[in-house]
Amino acid sequence: MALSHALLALLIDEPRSGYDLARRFEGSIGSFWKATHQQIYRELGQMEQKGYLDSETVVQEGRPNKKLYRMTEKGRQYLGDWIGTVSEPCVIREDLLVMTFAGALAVPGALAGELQRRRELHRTELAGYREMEREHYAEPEKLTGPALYGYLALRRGIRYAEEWIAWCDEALAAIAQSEAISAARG
Amino acid sequence: MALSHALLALLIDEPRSGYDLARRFEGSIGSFWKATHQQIYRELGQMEQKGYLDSETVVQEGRPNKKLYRMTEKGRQYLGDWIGTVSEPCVIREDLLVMTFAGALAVPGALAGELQRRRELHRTELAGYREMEREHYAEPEKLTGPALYGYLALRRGIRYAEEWIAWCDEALAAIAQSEAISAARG
DNA sequence: AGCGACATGTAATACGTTACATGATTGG
DNA sequence: CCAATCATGTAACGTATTACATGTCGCT
Repeated sequence: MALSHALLALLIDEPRSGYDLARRFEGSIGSFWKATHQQIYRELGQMEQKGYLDSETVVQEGRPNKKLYRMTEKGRQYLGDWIGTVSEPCVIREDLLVMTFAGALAVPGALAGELQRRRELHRTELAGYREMEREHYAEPEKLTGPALYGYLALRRGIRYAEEWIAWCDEALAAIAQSEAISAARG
Repeated sequence: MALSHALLALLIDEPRSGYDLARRFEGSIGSFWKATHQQIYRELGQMEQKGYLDSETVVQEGRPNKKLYRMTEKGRQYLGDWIGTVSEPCVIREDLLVMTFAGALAVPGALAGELQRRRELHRTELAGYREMEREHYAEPEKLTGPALYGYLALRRGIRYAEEWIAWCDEALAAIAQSEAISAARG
């Protein structure tokens, strides 16, 4: 149940609602973990039963009430014990790479179009991460404690997006070049 | 059912058995798609029913019989139509990055140890990919057709592994430096 | 009047993982 | 003799996705 660790990690400094947690998975955290609100609400309930969290209902005016979850000492222990445990690289199932692999069967131009779309997607993503880097981590060499670890995770997101963009460029150039060769031949 | 596309992609040039397909997901294909033999056998059965594949049982001496699956014209159509379809980036759930994000709660040294392990893992992976690159793709600039697309997918695996190694190095250096700062302070 | 943000949930279904199950051959 | 490779499958379980469900407020 690895989602539980991800949720606890987001609850380290302050209590949050399920809705709030769901939104955080759409931000920079999304570069290494994704979860929908349905998953989150279910998991939060189970974690509260196990004593990793406790909750408090906050009555709000003009908005629905919300349930704030806070990490318990037991939860902190559970998370701390897990860090450094043997971890496996996550399973990747990347449609676009299956498409690339089978690219020879594609309608001409279809694959290139999708590669371009993907490139743009990661460019947008990267711009967002870069802004977070500028805003929250001005002097990265001096970081210690929680801020450092948040920064390192963000750096992974930045690198991941950059790597995608670079590969898309490489693939698009190679496909264009091979088409030029084929055209010259016949 | 995206697994079906991955299986068809592996069946483009020659018929293969379920066992054979399972092994290919452990090779370079594993950098962008993973599937266990149980999933594969189930999916192959369903795909045959739908007419994307047909099969032939091959009697072998000294070995169990095997069932060779071949892509049908319908299967080829199905795969070709899918390529270039709008695809989403795959969902990532990377334990090691949750650990990094929550690194401040770790037992000292535990996270660094796991980062080092992960680094080695990708170094081994990368060495394997590099060998494939040397053996099968001697002159990448001249590639066309199926060979080009296989090469581009392999390139993604190479880049992915390189990127992991580089990030692990960066993270390890940053953690070491922050510990030095903390030690100097008090 | 309609949309998006806020806020929380249930239910059904699809998908993936783990365990169980079998059995011959080859190499160390 | 033990482990690994070849080869195919079933069953149970856990997790994730998708659809359904409700309701207020503020903005355009």
